This record gives sequence, structure tokens and C-alpha cells, in this order.
Amino acid sequence: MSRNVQSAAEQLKTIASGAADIVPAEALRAKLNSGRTLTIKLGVDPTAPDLHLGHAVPLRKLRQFQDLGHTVVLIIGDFTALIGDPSGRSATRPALTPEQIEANATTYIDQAFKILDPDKTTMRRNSEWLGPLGFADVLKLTSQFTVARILERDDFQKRYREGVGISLHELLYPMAQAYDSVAISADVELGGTDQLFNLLAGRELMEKLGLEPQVCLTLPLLEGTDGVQKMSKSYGNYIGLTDEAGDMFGKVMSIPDGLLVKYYRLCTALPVMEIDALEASLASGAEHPNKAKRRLAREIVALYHGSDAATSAEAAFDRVFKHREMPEDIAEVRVTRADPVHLPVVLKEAGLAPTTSEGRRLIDGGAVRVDGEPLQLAPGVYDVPWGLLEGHVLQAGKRRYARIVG
RNA sequence: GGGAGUGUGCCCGAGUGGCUAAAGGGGACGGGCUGUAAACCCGUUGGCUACGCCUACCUUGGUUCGAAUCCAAGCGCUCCCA
Repeated sequence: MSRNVQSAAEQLKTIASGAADIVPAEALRAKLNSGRTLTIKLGVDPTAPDLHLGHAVPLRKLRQFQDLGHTVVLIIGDFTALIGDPSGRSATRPALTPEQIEANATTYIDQAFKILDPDKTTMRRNSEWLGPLGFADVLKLTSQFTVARILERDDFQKRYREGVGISLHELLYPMAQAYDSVAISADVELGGTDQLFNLLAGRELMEKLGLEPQVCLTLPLLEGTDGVQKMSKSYGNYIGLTDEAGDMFGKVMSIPDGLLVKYYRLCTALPVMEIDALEASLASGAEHPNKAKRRLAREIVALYHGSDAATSAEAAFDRVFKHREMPEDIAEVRVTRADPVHLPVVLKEAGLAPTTSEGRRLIDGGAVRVDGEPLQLAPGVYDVPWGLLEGHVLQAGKRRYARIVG
């Protein structure tokens, strides 16, 4: 929408919103003042096929740069994936096969373009320039860094102190990433706060090689739905960009209140001033957190599925969780017919429980309902008449439903 | 190359011959409360149409009526010396 008609000061305000740190801020101001189109770099690790809101944070920031008229270079770290970024890790990352990397890169790009403007995005792979380097080239590069400098890194220090292994090649990761910045002459590089070390390495290397050093812009790590750990698939606390609208809405509703403003800032496209105002009214108690969270959920769902989907996701949410009614679209599930039927098996076949044992636990725990009515069975009894289930809605817990057919 | 230590369920971590499907904690799931938030209370937490059976304490062999626990070799990880 907007082009680079905004003043440097205005641009800076947008860019700084939600950012954790800009190092050095002065340099960014100067670059913006120059009026030229800046090259904004983001390196991504093709280590996972599915993107979530956490991945979207830097992508959103990139989009802001694009809207301000700048160019984005998205670097797929297909070569560095052979090392595995040690950032924030307490152990060496497993290396990926080239096939996995390729597959992940493809899905990554697909999903990233839900956020980025393809016309203002250049895609590169760092194997383009890292691959051809010979051992002599690598030696020359390593001579630009000192051991002390590399070992300053918190995660390396920690691992070293705790006796957790550090492979030698991991020490080269920051250097490889830094070389990416050299290869594309980046003006600004984005990354999470855990990336600061890597970003600074890029800045230093550029300076040593006589290039205008990049500005490092870090973004806070986004906590997942548990509100504690950073959002990550392996913690199971993520909201996927390709999650269904209803799921996405529900997951956003389940984040802790304390994260509301952060999510607004990092995950929505709302103007900075509006978010500032919301933050104030939440703090004063004028705005109920639940109301703010609903709007947040709508905003986020609308971003990835459109506003119609957001509206109906909210309606479906209310139906089930506010009015305690059945959802409208309950999938029919065909299960093995028997009379009487063994309920744990039905639960399993219907996908409501992962195992029959879990099914039993759900029954014992009073989590199973038929047409919304709690099912009470005598202890030790798990068989029910088929007629009780056929055509009815079987429910396990608050969110799992299935209409049983035979 | 030499020496020492360590490997338990999703994670951390007890357990040192039978009473161990394995303490405790975390997490997760379920119930209550509620705003599908937090806090709090309660329950569950290997699989199996199940008062029983099967699979489990890095791997493979061995000792024993019986092993997560003892022995041997191997593999992984860590530390110290060279």
C-alpha cells in the first residue's frame, strides 16, 4: 500500500514497533535517510516443514519493510542446515538430508508468501555462495574471528561449562551466516533475540571486508500457547499458519492474558498507535482481557483465512464454549459395528482417543458424553448398546466430537 | 593412546536381585471453578475388548528359580591425562 513516501522518522517508528533491539539504531536512521532502497535480509533454516506464528514474526517485519518500499532477500539456509544453528540449543542439532531440506524449503516459501509481497522478495539459497568455497577460503574467513569472540556466546559457554558436547563445525555457524550478509550486501538483518550473536558476526565481518556493515534488528521470541516456552513444534505449543480457522481461533483464545499485547504487536497488522491505545486500556481495566483476546483471535485468523472465516470461527467458538452447545459441523465417523460395542475401541476408531487404554481413562474420568450428556458407566463396564451410539454424537473432553455411524 | 564416569517411562530423576509397569517432580490429558486465561482443588498418565495377558529401565549375550538391579562385550555421551 504505502510506498517510500514516508519520512525516515515515520519509517523508523513502524520498524521499531515490536522490535527487541536495533543495533545500532543510529545507523538504521542514516540508512533510511539516504533514501535508497534498502536490502533487508532474513535467513531461514529449512529445518521444519510447517510454519507457525513464531516464524511469522520476522516475516511480518519484513513485510513492513516491503510496504515502506524496501527489498527483501530471503535466504534459505540450505547449506547452513548442514551445520544446524546452535542458537538456543542445549545440544547439537541433528543434520538433515538434502532431500528433507529441499522439501522443507519448498513448503517454507509457499507459506512465507502468505505474508510477504512476492514482487519485492528475492529468494536465494546460501549454497550458491557457501558451496563453492574451498578450504583455503574457509581458512581465510575463520582468520577474521577469534576463539574468544566465538566462545563469548552464551549457549556455547553454557554447554561447555555443563559438559555438553559442542562439535567443532557448530562454531563455524555464525561465520557462515555472516558470510551470507557479505554475499548479498545486506543493509539490515532480522532475527530473533537469540540470533543477536549471529547477526553481529555478520556486521563485524562486513566491516572487516570493507563493506557498509548491516544493522541488526532483533525481534522478541514469541511464547507459544502455554505462555512459557517459545513457540515451537517440538513443544506442541504452536499455532500453525495452515491451521484451520477454527483451531487457530481456539488456540489464540487459550494464550495467557499476559501475552495479549505482545501477540498484538508481533502477530497482527494493526497500526502501532491502535495497539498502544489498547495496551493502555487493558492496563487501566477499561478493556476486558477476554474481549481483547477475541479481537486478537479474529485479527489473526483473518490474516491467514480472510475475515469471513474469522467471523464464523468466532461464532463456532461461542457456540461450543460460551453457550456450551454442540458444534455444527461434526464429522461422521464410521466404526466397526457390534452390539454391544466396546466403547474404548469406538473412541479409538473414531479418533477421539489415541489408544483404547486412553479411551478407558477418558471414560473413567467422566470425559465422555453422548449428545452432550455425560455418560456414566458402572466401574469396570465398558460395553454399551449399539443403539446408544448410532447416529449420536460421541464426545471426548471439550473439543473432540464425532457422529457415530456403523 | 591411557584412565574415570554415565545411559531409567514425554522430560528430569529415585531405585542396586524378588513386595517394580518402576518413588518423586515437571509436562500432558481429563473433571471442577472460569473468560477454552491465570491461580486453585481432584483424578489419570506403557499397550491390549483387560480381575488377566504382552512389551518395557541403551544393545547383545551370560549368571540366577527370579535382573532395571550382578557379570561380559558392544554402542552413545561426558570428564581427566597424553
